[in-house]
Order: sequence, then C-alpha cells, then structure tokens
Amino acid sequence: MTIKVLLVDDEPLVRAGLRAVLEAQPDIEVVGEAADGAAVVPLVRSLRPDVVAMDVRMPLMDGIEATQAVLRTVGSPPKILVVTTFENDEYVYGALRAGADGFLLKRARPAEIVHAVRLIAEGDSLLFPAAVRDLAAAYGRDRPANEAHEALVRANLTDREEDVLRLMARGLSNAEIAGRLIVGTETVKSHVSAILAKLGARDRTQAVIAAYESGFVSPT
Amino acid sequence: MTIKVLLVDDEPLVRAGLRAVLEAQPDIEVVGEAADGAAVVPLVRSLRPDVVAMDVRMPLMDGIEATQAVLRTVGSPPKILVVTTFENDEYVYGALRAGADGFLLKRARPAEIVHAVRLIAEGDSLLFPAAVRDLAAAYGRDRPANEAHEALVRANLTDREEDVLRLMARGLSNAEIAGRLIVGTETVKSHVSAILAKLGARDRTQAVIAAYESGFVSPT
DNA sequence: GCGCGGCTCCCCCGCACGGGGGAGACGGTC
DNA sequence: GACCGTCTCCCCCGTGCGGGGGAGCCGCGC
Repeated sequence: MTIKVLLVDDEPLVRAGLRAVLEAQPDIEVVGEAADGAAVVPLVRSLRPDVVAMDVRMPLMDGIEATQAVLRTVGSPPKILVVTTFENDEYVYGALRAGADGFLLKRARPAEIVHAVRLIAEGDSLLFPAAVRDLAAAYGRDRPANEAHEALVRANLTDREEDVLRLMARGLSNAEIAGRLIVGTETVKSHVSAILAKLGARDRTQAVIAAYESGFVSPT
Repeated sequence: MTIKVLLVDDEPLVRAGLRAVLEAQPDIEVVGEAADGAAVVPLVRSLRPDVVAMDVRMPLMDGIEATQAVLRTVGSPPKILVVTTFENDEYVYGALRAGADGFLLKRARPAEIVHAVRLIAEGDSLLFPAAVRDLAAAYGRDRPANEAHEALVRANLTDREEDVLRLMARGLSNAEIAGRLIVGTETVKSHVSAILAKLGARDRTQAVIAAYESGFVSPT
C-alpha cells in the first residue's frame, strides 16, 4: 500500500527536490504537484492523496487558507504536512491551528523528510520538534490566521502578469490579450508562461481555475 | 458611427441568421457571439457592444439572469434586446422586468430585425408590439422572475456532458478526463465539442469560465 | 417496425498553445 | 559602474486542442 503524496510549493525547484527524495522510496508515490494553494482542493478531489506536502507562502492562496479549504470541503481529507523554511515562521502556526497535521523544514535531510511523510501518513501527527509543537499549542488561537492573506495574495505575480491573468480569466486568447494590451503575441506568451510557472498550472485553463478559486477573479 | 452588436443565443443557426441579417447593414457590426448567458458579462466588458441581442432560454444561464448580471455589474451597460420565439413567452416578461430594453421575435422579417436594433441603439426602447408592452406593464412584479431558473439551468447539457464539464472545470486534460470516465479520448473530444457548441464557448477555458459564472461549479 | 437522441469511437487537419531557449531596453539598487 | 527584475520581442518545436466529417450501438417513443 503505497503512500500517495501531493506536492504544493511555488518553487519548482523545491517540488523537484521533494519529488526526487520521495520517489526514491518504493512505498511513496508523488501523484501530483501544484505551485499554489488555489489549486489544492480540486487536485485533492481528483488525486485523493494520502498526504499533502504544502508550502505556507504561495502567490495566490497561502497554505493556511488552502489547509482550511481542504479540511472544510473534502470528505476524509488527506494529512497535511506543512513545508517551511524557518522554524519560527508564524504562518506555520497559523497552518497548524488551521488543522495541518505537522510540519517539515525544507533543509531537513532526505531521510527525515521520508520519515516525516511515513509518520504522518500513519496518523502520527506529531513529527515536528517538540519545542515547536509546544509553541504551537501555547500559541492558542489569537489573531485570525488569515489576516495576512491580503498581503500574500498574488505576491509573486507582477503587475503585468496580473493584467494578463485577468484577461485570461475572461476567456481571451493570447492574440486578443496582445491586442488589448497593445503588445506582441510573443510578449503575451512570455507572461502566460510566467503565470503558469508561478501558479503551478499546466495550461491556461488551470490558471483561470486558480484565479477563481483564490478569489483573484469572482463570478458575477 | 456603427452600432456594435453582441449576439447571445444557444442555437448557432439563429446566431448565424442574425449575423447575416445585421452584417448586411453598413451601420451595424456584430462584434461577438455567445451561446449562453453565462458568457455575457465578460464579453460585454471586453467588447463594449451597443446592443446585446439575447435569447431567453439558454442552457447554463437564462436571459433573465444574464440581463440582471449585465445591468448590475457593467458601468454604462448596453441596450438589451430580448430575442424570443413566442409573443407570449413568460420569460420575456421576466427579462423585461429585469431591465431589458425591448424584445424581438425570431420570425420577424430581416427589415424588422434591423429596424429593431437601430431603434434600440438610439434609446427608443419600445419597439415591441404595443399589446405586448402593455401586457408586460400589467404583469407588474409578481413571481420572482428567476424561480424557473433551476429548471432551465443546464437544460441542454446531457448528463455525460455535465460530467465532462465538471472535470474540465477541475483543470483536467482530455486524456485525463478519458481516464477518469473510462472512455476513449475521442469520446471526450466529442463531448467537449458538444459542450463548447452549446455554451458558445470557443475553447475549454471559456467553457470553464461559463461554468463558474453560472454557478455550475463554485469556488471553494 | 422506424426514427431519434445519447454515448461511444474513428479519421483528417490546421493551429493555438506552451516549453525552452535567447536578447535588448529600461529603471531601480547596491 | 555593475547588477537585477520587469517588460518587451524573437526563434524553434512538439502536441494538445478543436473543427468537420462519419459510424455503430443502445434505449426510448411513436
């Protein structure tokens, strides 16, 4: 019985690293990747992973919101493993309060990473350092965890990329966007590629879905 | 100063007919088409038509909701001309109450159609038969015009097409949808083509947008 | 019986899309 | 001055997508 893992991190490099480490294990299978929390819920529904390894800081939807969204909307949700760069990242505590099952430092050694995934998959949620777990517990519930959301949202998209994403979400083709913005189609293609990379989307459709799911655009 | 018209009708044949009739006029230009109300608001924003010629009965979002959506969300909205098959179509009154500027029978002669578009573009909203206008006025506001919405929504999409649209709205490719539904990719392509035709969408991205805009799928 | 719509699958074909490169211009920072 | 990020545009290239046909099977209704 292999452990199915979904990777969510806005840095392709980190995703590639995690994939390499995890795929080397016979009992772990990486079933999917996303570069933004906005894409997590549909992917969880589609792929039914056992574990979601999720970054906290992401361009459209951060790991806190994504964790809440998964737990709120998915029946029998996967375990959620928060991936972070720092021990004392406040957003990590937010994610843990939101229901995440544990956390993992990006600089952990491969063996630790594998160990963490296996532990969390079996329900042993406390794989993070005891000191931090205590901290998280002591943290209690003070500030609403998503107050910083506005600041994080779209953080990595440039102004121009946001323009392009908005037009993509209206159903315009690259050529039409080029006409709208008075630039060449090659320019639009560059922006679209950058957007897809930052959102972890495979094509423009997935990018538009992320735009809706994150509230970047909203139904009428 | 040409009159820019947006055509919204779920029957491609009707759209083609209207386009042929209207494009024959030097002062009228058809700037776009859609086959469902769900696509209207983005298109109005993009194309800035002077007149929207809109059918009442459409698969995802009917003309009543679409009219309300346009008037509610667009600054300096276009004139809305309701296109219908019957004089005594109750939905027409709903659309008129929702703020449509007039209506047009599909069986009208070309000259009448052209005349109607010109009249409405100039602000003369009452181009429909006096008897019907009186009826509409007498109708007052009784039942909420969209109570029948649920019955109309998706009326033209088959069960299988709804399945496919749902998966499209999760960002799956044709091949992935085929795997999900245990059918061939050619089958999926057939369904996708049918969906695009029924929704008046040009590509899967526009179809997904319509799915969100109509509430067929909703952001988490 | 026949017709019809829904579902399935097949062909050919053109093209927009997206990946993977690179490059020049501009403005800000160090 | 050197550096970097953004925005702009260019190349090549593979392929998924969507249009336009057709066809067989099934269940339902007339």
